[in-house]
Amino acid sequence: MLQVSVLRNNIADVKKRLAVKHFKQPELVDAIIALDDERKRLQAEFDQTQARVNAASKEIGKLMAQGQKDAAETFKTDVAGWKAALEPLKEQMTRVEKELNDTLVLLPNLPAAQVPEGRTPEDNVVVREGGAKPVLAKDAVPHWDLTRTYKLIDFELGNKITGSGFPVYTGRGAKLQRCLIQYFLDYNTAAGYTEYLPPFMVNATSAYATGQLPDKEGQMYYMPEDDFYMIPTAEVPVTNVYRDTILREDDFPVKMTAYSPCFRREAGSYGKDVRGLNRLHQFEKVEIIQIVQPEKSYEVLDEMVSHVEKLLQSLQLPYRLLRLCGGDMGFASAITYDFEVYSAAQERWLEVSSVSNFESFQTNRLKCRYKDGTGKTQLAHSLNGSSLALPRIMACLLENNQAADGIQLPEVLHPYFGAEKIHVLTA
RNA sequence: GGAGAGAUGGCAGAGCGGUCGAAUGCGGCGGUCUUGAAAACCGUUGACUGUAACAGGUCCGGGGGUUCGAAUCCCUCUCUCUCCGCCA
Repeated sequence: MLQVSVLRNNIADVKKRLAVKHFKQPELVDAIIALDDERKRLQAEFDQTQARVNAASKEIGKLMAQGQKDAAETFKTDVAGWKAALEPLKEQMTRVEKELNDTLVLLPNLPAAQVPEGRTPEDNVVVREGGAKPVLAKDAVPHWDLTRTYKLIDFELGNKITGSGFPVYTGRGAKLQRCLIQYFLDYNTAAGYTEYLPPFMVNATSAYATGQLPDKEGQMYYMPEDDFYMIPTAEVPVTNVYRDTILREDDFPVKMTAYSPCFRREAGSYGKDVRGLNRLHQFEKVEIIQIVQPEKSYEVLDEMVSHVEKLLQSLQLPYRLLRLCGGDMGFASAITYDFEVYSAAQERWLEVSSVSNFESFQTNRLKCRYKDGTGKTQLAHSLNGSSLALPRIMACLLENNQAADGIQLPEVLHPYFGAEKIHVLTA
């Protein structure tokens, strides 16, 4: 959520930047400022009357103590009149505040200056590519065939137990998944991230604070009995660690990493996109999150991008780094970099990580602040990224490394997996 | 699930329906003293809103009520603790 003060100070600039995100209602900016003016006016009037009531009440107390009952009674009549005037004011204030807030949450974060223009994924800018695309044998197959041949994942069993999009990992598939999670967490903690294992359900307050509510509630699984939401990413519970907190400068940088399953309803997804591991209702991911001083956040963003890039390099997967265009960026993000890995058998790029700077958009809702050097309290900046999402990594590892005698695993995984290769099943 | 107790400032912990935004201790910050540090002593130390700056307003788990006036009384929700039951 943007701060009204930010809008107020740069109306024209704000509208220009909203246009980069193809935001359709720039007039909301003016509406918000008008609502805030109204809010202030009502508040001032209310406070003034309330001050009279407070003063009179004290006076009554004194008079009662002195036994001057009659004088006290006349004051009481005054107070009754003022209080009657407060009622409608309070109602108006509540209404205006709600409308202000309801409007404010409609505004997406402002894109940073270096965000490219554009509407669709085709307009994203390729920053760089790394790794080599493998040349596969003629009979190479996509991962959904490999997982069956090697008995790594049973999609049909998931259908039976739950439904589509809930795969069952079996045998070496389950182990490889576990190894990847452990490797990612080890890699992140080695870089100074503190590991968290958060709850996989959150309450509405948490979901609101990170921006899942009120907008994207249709994307989350909801448990009405307890008013809990299944997390769509570890970002939600872990970022909420710092909800309603005031940090000191020596608390920075806050670096957190967490593994979690992620639950997404993916309402409205169909077609080849959803084949195999490409799009699931339940998948697993390791996330990294930082909370830092505003002036450091872009430096930290680069550091996080580089951190993820080295992880992909260690897995020896062909990848590319994209800077997302305004139209393809998330609602809360000021700038987003995506990493995609190349799935050789499907001959397409698959997104495996998204690294974003939210600036103060998230921390404003979270009320995550810090005291700067001068003792002033101000909002911190938050960033997060996947490091990494598991399913598509798994898909690419299997597809790109398939050979006649089995699937060769990258060296970094050997100690975790206890073998260099997933061998062809005999018998 | 049953019975009881509780929720107050960074922490601990007082608080009679009326000068309580809140005693006291610890912690933090500044100072005196010291070569430096510790100790001791003195001072200071919540958030939000609002204003050019004052003033003013709000906040003692959340919501509602009683009252001229609520941290204090009533209702309700949530959470925590203790005991019992159940249980990975």
